[in-house]
Amino acid sequence: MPVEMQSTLEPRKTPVQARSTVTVEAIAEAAIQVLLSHGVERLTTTRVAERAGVSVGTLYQYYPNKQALLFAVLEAHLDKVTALLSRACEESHGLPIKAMVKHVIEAFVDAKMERTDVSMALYKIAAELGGVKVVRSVGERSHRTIEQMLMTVPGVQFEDVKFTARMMMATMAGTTRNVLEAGATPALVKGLRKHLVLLCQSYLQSCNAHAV
Amino acid sequence: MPVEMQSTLEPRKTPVQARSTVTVEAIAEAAIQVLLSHGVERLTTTRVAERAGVSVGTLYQYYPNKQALLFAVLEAHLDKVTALLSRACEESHGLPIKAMVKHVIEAFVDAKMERTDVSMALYKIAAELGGVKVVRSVGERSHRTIEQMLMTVPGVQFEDVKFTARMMMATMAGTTRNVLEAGATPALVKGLRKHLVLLCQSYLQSCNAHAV
Amino acid sequence: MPVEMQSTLEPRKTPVQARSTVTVEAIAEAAIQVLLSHGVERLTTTRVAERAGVSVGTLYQYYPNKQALLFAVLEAHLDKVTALLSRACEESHGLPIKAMVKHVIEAFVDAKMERTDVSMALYKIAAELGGVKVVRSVGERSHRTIEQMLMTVPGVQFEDVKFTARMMMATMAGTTRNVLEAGATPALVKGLRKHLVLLCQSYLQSCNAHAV
Amino acid sequence: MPVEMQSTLEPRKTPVQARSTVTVEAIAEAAIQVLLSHGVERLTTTRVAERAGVSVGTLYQYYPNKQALLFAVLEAHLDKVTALLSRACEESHGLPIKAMVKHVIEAFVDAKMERTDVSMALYKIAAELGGVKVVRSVGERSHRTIEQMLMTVPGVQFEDVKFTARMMMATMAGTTRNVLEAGATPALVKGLRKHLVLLCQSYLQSCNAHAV
DNA sequence: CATGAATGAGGTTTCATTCAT
DNA sequence: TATGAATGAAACCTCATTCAT
Repeated sequence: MPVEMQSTLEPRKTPVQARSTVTVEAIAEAAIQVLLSHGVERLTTTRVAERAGVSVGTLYQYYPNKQALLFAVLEAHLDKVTALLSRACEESHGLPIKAMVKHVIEAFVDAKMERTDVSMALYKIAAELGGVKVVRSVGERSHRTIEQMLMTVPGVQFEDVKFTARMMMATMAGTTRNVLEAGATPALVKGLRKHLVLLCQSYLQSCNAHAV
Repeated sequence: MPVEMQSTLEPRKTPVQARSTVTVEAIAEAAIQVLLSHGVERLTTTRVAERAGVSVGTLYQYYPNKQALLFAVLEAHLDKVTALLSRACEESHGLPIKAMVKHVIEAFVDAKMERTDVSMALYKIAAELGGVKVVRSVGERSHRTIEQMLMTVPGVQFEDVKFTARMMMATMAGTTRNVLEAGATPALVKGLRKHLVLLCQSYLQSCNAHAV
Repeated sequence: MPVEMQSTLEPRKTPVQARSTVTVEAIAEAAIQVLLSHGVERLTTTRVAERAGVSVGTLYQYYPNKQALLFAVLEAHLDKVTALLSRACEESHGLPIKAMVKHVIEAFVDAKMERTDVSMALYKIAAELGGVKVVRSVGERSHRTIEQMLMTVPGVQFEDVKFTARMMMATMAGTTRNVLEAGATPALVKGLRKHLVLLCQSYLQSCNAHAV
Repeated sequence: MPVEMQSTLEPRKTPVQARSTVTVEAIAEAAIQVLLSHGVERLTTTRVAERAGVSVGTLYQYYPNKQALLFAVLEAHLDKVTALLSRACEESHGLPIKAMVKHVIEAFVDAKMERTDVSMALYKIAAELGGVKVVRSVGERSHRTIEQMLMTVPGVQFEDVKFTARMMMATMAGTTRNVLEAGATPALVKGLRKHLVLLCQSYLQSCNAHAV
């Protein structure tokens, strides 16, 4: 991916007609297909257009450049995961720590593991998109959501909720990624799901104890 | 007219004269420099050769292709980190859990954080090299080292040491990476260093409790 | 970073718009021009594209690689010669040996000599393409055509028609090539045309006699 | 093979010491080996040197450039074949046509077929060396040898001996080459050996008859 | 004499992007 | 709007040849 960085990542035109919406989604979906079948390295705009059943020209009508396309795909995924995570957080407000962590972590792992192939492919996109700030902003949002949830744990006062939330997120996301990339067997995923809960539960409790 | 293909990652020729040893290292070093200054995407063999003060031809005398170069650089880094980790593990044999974890985790975080820029750049290489098995094999080695260490904790019998070791590694490496990639301020790194210890300590203890 | 390999000689895409048909032919023609003016050794895809008045990229839209281009050019030539030869063979069914040979040989020599420069240039391509089977398959076809023709000679039964046909072809093609490559003056070509007929006539007759 | 044509094809230095002679021959032999195992396209000076067990530098001490090396190899082969042919011609002076042709043709075919692989590889070199005049001059010599032989046939006066000799040579060499390149099975070679004799015998006789 | 490290022009091929139809 | 032909910069890699050691 050559030349300039981050020219315009915004979609070029907002599809108003139904037909266009279909096209836009077909392209995004095709991008994922190509990602899975060919890898990032071999994902080309032409190839994506082909898979989507449109011409390159059409692709460029909706996405100003390749980065914007990749970005849109990544964003959709992140949005989905973030939404699931947020919901789980909100549902957990006021629960005791153990239940809260269990609910949230399982929601996250399940979201990521639903399509491990897609998740992995998207890690590569994220790397490719590197500095792009929006990727981080997604993290920010989740960060705040978790932070707010942690503040509702009954009878607990964390020393530094902000940091604790950050740490929990990093563990959750980082560990999951690591397992995924090392080649996740179903058994391993199951273990991860259970022990990531354990991990965060004991961590948060020790944070609390520590605080006391 | 090309015709053939050879996808070896092995260095092409072992330098016999003193002069060439210098060259080989200059190239590897230059690769890191370019990685940092331009990013993976803009790392070209020509650019690396230029930076190293040699011609492309020379580069290709020692590395059969670009991948091999990147691989060599990554391998050197991984070897270093692995070596430090192994040492810490061996030094910790027989220590009580808390001390053991503290020693090992701190060694790992320090190794990774010594040059955050290099570490981050190498994550991208690792992504690029994707499937390459050797990357995984490094993980395997560390895995065994940690497993063996865990078996020496006095008075503790883990339900499934293999998995526990795997989990600890994933947490250690994954969380560190996540923090790094989200943009690590020195303060954050300090917090990570401390809390990653906490995290693993409490996890291992709860694993143990669980077993009982 | 390359990674894959595809060594198809098949044209990459069939032109659908009128414009591109023109382009494809311009490129093939340019290839011959370059072949004549620079020689195989100095025929580069860039040079061909330049001569054709298009960009390299365009060339690669229609020919997946250099070999495919050379192959296409060679094939066109061989097809033409083969077609002329086949026609002459068919027209000669049932003729007495002398007339038959005269008709066929003259058709062949005339086809090859129409553009001696092109013929010679293509010998080099054929060498370059070496093993490529299609080159041989052209020979096969002609072989059968000649064999079938020989079986129609009235009052003659060859001992081993298959071999006789093979021998006749080898003589016809080989001798012509030899003369061509040794530097064919018009006078020499004229002599060849006449004596190659003589050669094959007397050979076939002696084969027949031999059989009797 | 780039840049200039035909700078100097003469060996750079005439080896005076025994050791050098050995080296020179080892290199020439290695060139043939590489030719057979890798093909012309992949014959590089470095590869030849390696195979010969010397350094490239050494190779360049004896051959001023790659062309000169190839040329030397080709020349050696041609010289050998030419010598055998000449001897056969001289031995045949004064014989009747049939015996003469049989002796000469069989000598030629046997010489070429002794190492079909080498013969074929050398055709490619000859193509590569293209215009180089010395290749032709070898032909000239043989031409004269044959011509002189033909003039000794008892009781025969050819209309145009020069041309007849040329034609015989072209047939002999061309047909052999054609069979060789189309993939010569031992059976085919045997047939060629016999029928090439037949071919030339009947041709020469009909030439003679013609003259009368 | 021999070595082999270094050179760098030059070749092939890809792919994001534009624009006439 | 959609198409897909055209573009061309830029990447990777090779290999004949030289020259310091």
